[in-house]
Amino acid sequence: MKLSNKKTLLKKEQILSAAIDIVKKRGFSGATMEEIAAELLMTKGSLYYYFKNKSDLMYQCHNFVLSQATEELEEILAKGGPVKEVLRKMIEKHIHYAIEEKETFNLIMEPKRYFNKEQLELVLKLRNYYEGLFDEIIQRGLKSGDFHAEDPAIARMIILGAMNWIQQWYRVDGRLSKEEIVRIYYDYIIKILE
Amino acid sequence: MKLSNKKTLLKKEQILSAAIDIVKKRGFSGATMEEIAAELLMTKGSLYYYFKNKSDLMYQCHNFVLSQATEELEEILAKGGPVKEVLRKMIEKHIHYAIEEKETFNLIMEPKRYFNKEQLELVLKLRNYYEGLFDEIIQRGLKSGDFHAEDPAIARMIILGAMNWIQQWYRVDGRLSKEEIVRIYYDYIIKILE
Amino acid sequence: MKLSNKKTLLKKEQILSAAIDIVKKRGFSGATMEEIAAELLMTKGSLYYYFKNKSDLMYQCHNFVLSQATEELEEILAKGGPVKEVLRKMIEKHIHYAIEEKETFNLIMEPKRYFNKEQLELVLKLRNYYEGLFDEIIQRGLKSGDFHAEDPAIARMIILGAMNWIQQWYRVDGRLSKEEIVRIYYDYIIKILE
Amino acid sequence: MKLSNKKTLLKKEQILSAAIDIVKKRGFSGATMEEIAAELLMTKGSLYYYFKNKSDLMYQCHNFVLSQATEELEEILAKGGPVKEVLRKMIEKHIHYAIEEKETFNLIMEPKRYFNKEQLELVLKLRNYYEGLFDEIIQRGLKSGDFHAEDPAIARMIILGAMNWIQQWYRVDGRLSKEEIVRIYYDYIIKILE
DNA sequence: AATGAATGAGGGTTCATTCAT
DNA sequence: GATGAATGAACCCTCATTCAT
Repeated sequence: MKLSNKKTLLKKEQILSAAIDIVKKRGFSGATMEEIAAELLMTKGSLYYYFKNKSDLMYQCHNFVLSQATEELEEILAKGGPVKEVLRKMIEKHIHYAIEEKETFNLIMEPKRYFNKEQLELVLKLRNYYEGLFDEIIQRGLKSGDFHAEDPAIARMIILGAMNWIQQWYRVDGRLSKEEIVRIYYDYIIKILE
Repeated sequence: MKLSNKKTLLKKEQILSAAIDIVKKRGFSGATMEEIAAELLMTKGSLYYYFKNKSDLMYQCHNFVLSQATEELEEILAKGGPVKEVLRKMIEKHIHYAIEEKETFNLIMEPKRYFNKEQLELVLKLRNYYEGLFDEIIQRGLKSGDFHAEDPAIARMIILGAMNWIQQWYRVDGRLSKEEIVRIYYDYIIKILE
Repeated sequence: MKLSNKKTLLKKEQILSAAIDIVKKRGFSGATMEEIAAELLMTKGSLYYYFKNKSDLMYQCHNFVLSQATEELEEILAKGGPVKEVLRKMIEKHIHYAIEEKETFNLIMEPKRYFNKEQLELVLKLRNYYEGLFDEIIQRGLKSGDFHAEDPAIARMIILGAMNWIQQWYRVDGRLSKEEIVRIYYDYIIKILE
Repeated sequence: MKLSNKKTLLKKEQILSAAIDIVKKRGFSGATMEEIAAELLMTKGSLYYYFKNKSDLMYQCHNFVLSQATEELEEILAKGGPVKEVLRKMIEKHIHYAIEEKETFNLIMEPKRYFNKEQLELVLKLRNYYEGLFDEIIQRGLKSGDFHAEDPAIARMIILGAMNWIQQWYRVDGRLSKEEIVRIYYDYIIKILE
């Protein structure tokens, strides 16, 4: 199997995309190879040509989503600007994902029970990197004097946890619009960091 | 089965306790009736004498832990004292559950994936009540002038989200002990509420 | 266990009655010891004091119903009268059972898969006896010259089969009333026997 | 699974055939997926590649046999010939099915006990159609003057009921051979219709 | 006489995985 | 590259049956 083959890589991505759709709906253990294959008009067996096993496929799904989110945050950070404004954009982006991509974003919250040791290691590395982007902006703020934090790593976790929790209670027809939520969250987060 | 029978109730609790142990380790869908029974030196079938089905048992696990946590928070609230001190105790308790009871207490997991309609309704009711206890202490603080909050409901959600997220990253052998985490979280939460 | 004990016999009959009710609803294999016991506000285990096992209980159910029907036919036969009139009454009675006691009567039609060899033997004997009551009236008719039949045993089976089949299509609000059905069936049966 | 695939269809028929054999012996609820698979030197799980579940398989067994019988009756009717001769062939065929296919063909059993709503609807439709074929030949006889019947619909039911009942008492080693039974039944049925 | 409790053998069903073609 | 087909382990659940109390 030439994995370097362009066609193969394309197909892998298609499978990933379909798998992510299914995982969004059913969760990791709820997703079946059967349903994923069906979405692609393929058969179960074919998936095993591209992925070693379900665990491998699930792992790469997780990777894919996390990487995508990572890239978007990197862009925001790269663009630069006033620290608080950059943070605001990152918050907006993260909350957007948490609300609009709800289930996809849940990927990030799924337990690591499904991955083996090496996969787990890589997953943690990626997670750390993603979370590190928030550390990055916090550090900028600390240097610029905009922020103050006793334990910046914990501050970052508090912020992430708070934002991820939104998907538990957010309703499209709720009291607050997405924009208002972002604004209020931003205000509270600033309180944490000042 | 006589539900009034003390022996029966005791056994039910023993089963619940064993089930909770397994769920902690394996999660709701990873836990098997077989393993739970084995833990008690019973056979699978016997469990069905006490619980209607797996879903029922799982629900009662979640319920049990959540109810217990609820009671403990109620006690803390009932005892009264300086608002911030009461809040600190509540934070301590919640973080304890999030870390030690992990999956069973897991408020992040989407209950609709594991529970049926009636169970779901009860779980959500209980969750709401539990979360309301945090509203209660926040209100006390607002009245006493200890706290200030633009949108107290959102503040409460930020606080809960932040704490629930701990179970995603906490490691027994991590940099920080549980006590230190509690202290740092308390400090940040006070910043949010002041 | 003194089976001769009057109390015991009474209890046995109560159990039988409840069991028949359940079998009516669920069929032989669908009936469970649990449900039968519940109907009597007893527990499963207690049933085994009165009946060796489920097969035994089912067998006695079958016996009970069949015996009851047998008695009623015997009465009609004993009363005597013009052959055709007696036959008409028997037909009326049998059809009444088939329609009104539908499920109970179905007991008689249930397969013998559930019974062991000795039970089977006795069941067949009882069945033969019941069916023999129709042979009896046919014989009377043959002797009196009212009837003629090449193979009376087969004639009797045709008649019984035809009547038992009614419960497959009879509807309370159907085209024909019970009385009309009895009349038409009687006419056709006479055609068979003349 | 490609339903158009001939091999698949063939296999489905093989499974059906084996299932029919088992159902003949054990009845619908007595038949197990295990035993059916074993008969084919397959494993339980494989059956689910071809049939959705046991209920589906059982339904198709009944359907298959009933459809086959229907086709054969249709052929006989299509071929035409003297009314009484056609009826004789139909009786022969029906009795053959009632005896040889026993449980699978079983028209006495209440389909609602084994089939779900949609299956039930289809079964009843097919049964009605099958029974209608007997109406057809009766009508021909009425037109040709061979038969006379006060209520032809009831006559048909009497005839069918009589024949279906045979499977309750027929024994391979009984007094009468299948051929003799057919002849005697034919004679009696003619008496009903003349 | 009765029961609470436990058992264990099965049955239906699902699904990741394999493999010849 | 892909698939049809089969597998087998695992899981949930039911239920007749047993037995100490």
